[in-house]
Amino acid sequence: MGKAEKTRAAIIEQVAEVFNRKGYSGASLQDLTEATQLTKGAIYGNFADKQEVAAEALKYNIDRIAAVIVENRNSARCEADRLMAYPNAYHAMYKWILSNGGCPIANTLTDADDTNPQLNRLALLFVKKWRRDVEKTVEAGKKSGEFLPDTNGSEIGKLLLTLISGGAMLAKATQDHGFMDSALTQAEQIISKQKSKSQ
Amino acid sequence: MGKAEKTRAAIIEQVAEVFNRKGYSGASLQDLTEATQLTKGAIYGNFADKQEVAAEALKYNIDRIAAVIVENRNSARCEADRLMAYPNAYHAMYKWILSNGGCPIANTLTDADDTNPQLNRLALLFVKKWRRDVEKTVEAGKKSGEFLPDTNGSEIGKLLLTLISGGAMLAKATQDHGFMDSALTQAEQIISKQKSKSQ
Amino acid sequence: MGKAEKTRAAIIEQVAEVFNRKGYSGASLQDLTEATQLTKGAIYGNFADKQEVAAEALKYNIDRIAAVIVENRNSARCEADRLMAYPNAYHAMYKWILSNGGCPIANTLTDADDTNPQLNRLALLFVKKWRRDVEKTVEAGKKSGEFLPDTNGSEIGKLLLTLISGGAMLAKATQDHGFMDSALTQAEQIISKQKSKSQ
Amino acid sequence: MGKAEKTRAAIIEQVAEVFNRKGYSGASLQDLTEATQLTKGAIYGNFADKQEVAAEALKYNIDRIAAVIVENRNSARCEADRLMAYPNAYHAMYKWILSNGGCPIANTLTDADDTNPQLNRLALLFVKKWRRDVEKTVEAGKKSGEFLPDTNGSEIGKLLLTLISGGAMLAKATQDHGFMDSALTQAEQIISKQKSKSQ
DNA sequence: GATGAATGAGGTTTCATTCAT
DNA sequence: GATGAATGAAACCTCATTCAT
Repeated sequence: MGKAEKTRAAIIEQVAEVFNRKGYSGASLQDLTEATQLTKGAIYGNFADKQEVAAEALKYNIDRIAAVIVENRNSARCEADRLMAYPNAYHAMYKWILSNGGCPIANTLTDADDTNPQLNRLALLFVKKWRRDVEKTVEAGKKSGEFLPDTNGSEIGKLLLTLISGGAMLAKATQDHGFMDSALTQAEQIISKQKSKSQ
Repeated sequence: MGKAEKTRAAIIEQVAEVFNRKGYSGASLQDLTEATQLTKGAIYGNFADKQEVAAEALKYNIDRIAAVIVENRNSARCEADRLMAYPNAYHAMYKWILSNGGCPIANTLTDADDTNPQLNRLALLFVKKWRRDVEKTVEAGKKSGEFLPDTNGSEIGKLLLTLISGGAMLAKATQDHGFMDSALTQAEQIISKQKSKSQ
Repeated sequence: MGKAEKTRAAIIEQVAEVFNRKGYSGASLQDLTEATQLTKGAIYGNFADKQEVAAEALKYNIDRIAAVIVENRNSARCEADRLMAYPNAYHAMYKWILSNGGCPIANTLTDADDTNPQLNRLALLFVKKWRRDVEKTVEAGKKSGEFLPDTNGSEIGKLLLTLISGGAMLAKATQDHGFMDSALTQAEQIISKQKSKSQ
Repeated sequence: MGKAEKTRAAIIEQVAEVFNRKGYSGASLQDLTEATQLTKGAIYGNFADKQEVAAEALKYNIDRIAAVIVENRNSARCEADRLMAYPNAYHAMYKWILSNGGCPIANTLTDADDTNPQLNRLALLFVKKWRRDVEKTVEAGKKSGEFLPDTNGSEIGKLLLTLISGGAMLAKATQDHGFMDSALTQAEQIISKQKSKSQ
């Protein structure tokens, strides 16, 4: 990693929370220079514009969550555990998420809606990938007999997303971790119910 | 209703969607003048500042939803129906919600977090009231024998809020009504499961 | 006095202090409506514009001072007493002046300098009249033998004005009445010194 | 001196007359950009707000006068000359003062009274220092036998201030230098009269 | 004749971005 | 390549004034 790339990475790391907390338009260049202890020039030397910084920061935030999900999926021994990777990942991370300004997916989808298509697209890509992965896992589980034949992968994907990002949003906003706990418990129950009795 | 009150009401009505779509800081005075076809002076003649316009617009948006919930609760014949009022209300309104920039609660809670305490407070008040009403209803249902004795009102309140506002958020963001449908169905199932078998 | 004239007079009386305290541009229409308990429309019904209100208010303030000077002059028995009318008038009024925002002449001459020629002209007219009256009085006193032949009316007029308006300005600004006292005493000494010994 | 400090100094120098002429609220940002040939952004890059620019401009104006007074005081050979430093300084500067919008002390004390406490405080500090210095000088002169034992330092300080700032105010307003001349002459006489005959 | 809602120009300030050093 | 002073558009807000009712 060259020097320039190191600086870029350091900037991204340090502004990720700022953007997540204040949103794209709420975070000013001054917020970024304060968070990074760099000058405006330094930021513009490493990024084309604020937009690009925000996009990279969002990618960074999403990747941190995605990495934990992937980790959990990779260590799973059955398809149900591969689904459990989602609630498990958030279970492992939710203290970090709540102290970092909330769920970046929820924040981006509500904040950047009409104002910032690029950020929106990035968040939607994550949603799409999540749904596709859940669907594939459910299909695999049905083929192997682990899941009941009428298990609906699309439905489960939507519910996991809704419960988890909705729970994170409300837990952050109310400062009541109970929202996250309830949502994750409910998500786990939904997954469990799909298991065929022979399991 | 005096002329001033009419204008105030008209402004609120016309800017409610703008604020819901763009958020407090994303919506500029110019956005407001374009939406209302009034001048800046006219807006400042009727409101103390942008903050007040935003607060009134949020109240308006919340009230529209609250009104439908209340309506549904009032026409309910049993405690379970009183809980069903929540998903039913969103079922009735979700086309309007999705075409108006999404769920104002979700939008406000993610947008106004650190920037705008007053709007945040308004949204949190709605959340609190929702939870309290659900808890009272569950208690009443347990007393009357309609609900199982171990029904947990707090848990149900949190899940309804999470599913419904999370579903609305994702449906809006993805333009996929399925998120809302799945969330509402799930919410209904959760309510149904609490009914004692004798019912 | 017709009704319209009564309203005009009442407005002038009530805004005189506001203009004296805040200056022409510092006093807003809102300040005027608050001071008069009237609507903007009522003020514009009775005056062409803010400028006219300010001019009338200044005339009112100047006239209150001029009236006391004239009163003192009229009751004077000799030319020296006619000069003493100036410090005497301010002696009689300075509590009122200091509690009303200071000397309107000093305020206008410094405030309205470049911004408001009309108000400036009004204040300068008062200055001119003061100087002319002092000069005439001195001439009369010299003719009658009351004053020394080398008494310089122009000089005395300037000094009286400088001491009195300067003293009022500093007394108001420092909240120290001593400035006014010292200036008036000094003015009186200057006048006394002009008396011929035969008196 | 870094570039920023040079710009700051240049701005202060160029706007000092504008503020002295138009007053704090009368001088608009546009006036400042026109006087400096800089953009609004450049001004806000070098000062926190208009208030700060005004305060620095007033300090600059006061300092120019104070510097000449100090210079005169330092070259004085006796206590009487130390008092004469005040009229002498204004004698040396009054062309500059009158062509620059008048005496900044008089302007500030009447203009900024209720509107701008910080500027008021700056002007009052100068008044206080002037009075204290005069009193100390008089005390020293009395001890050394240069002044009569009943010389009243407080009285003399007030009269010098009143005559000089009042004279400047009227000279500026009437465009008649005579006001300044008479006031300075009178001030000199007051000082001379305190000298003990043995001197 | 009085009202007060609406106007629109102008006020101060902040922002993302550029560019000479 | 980094700096930070300068830009200028756009932000929020206030003002004196007008005019339909």
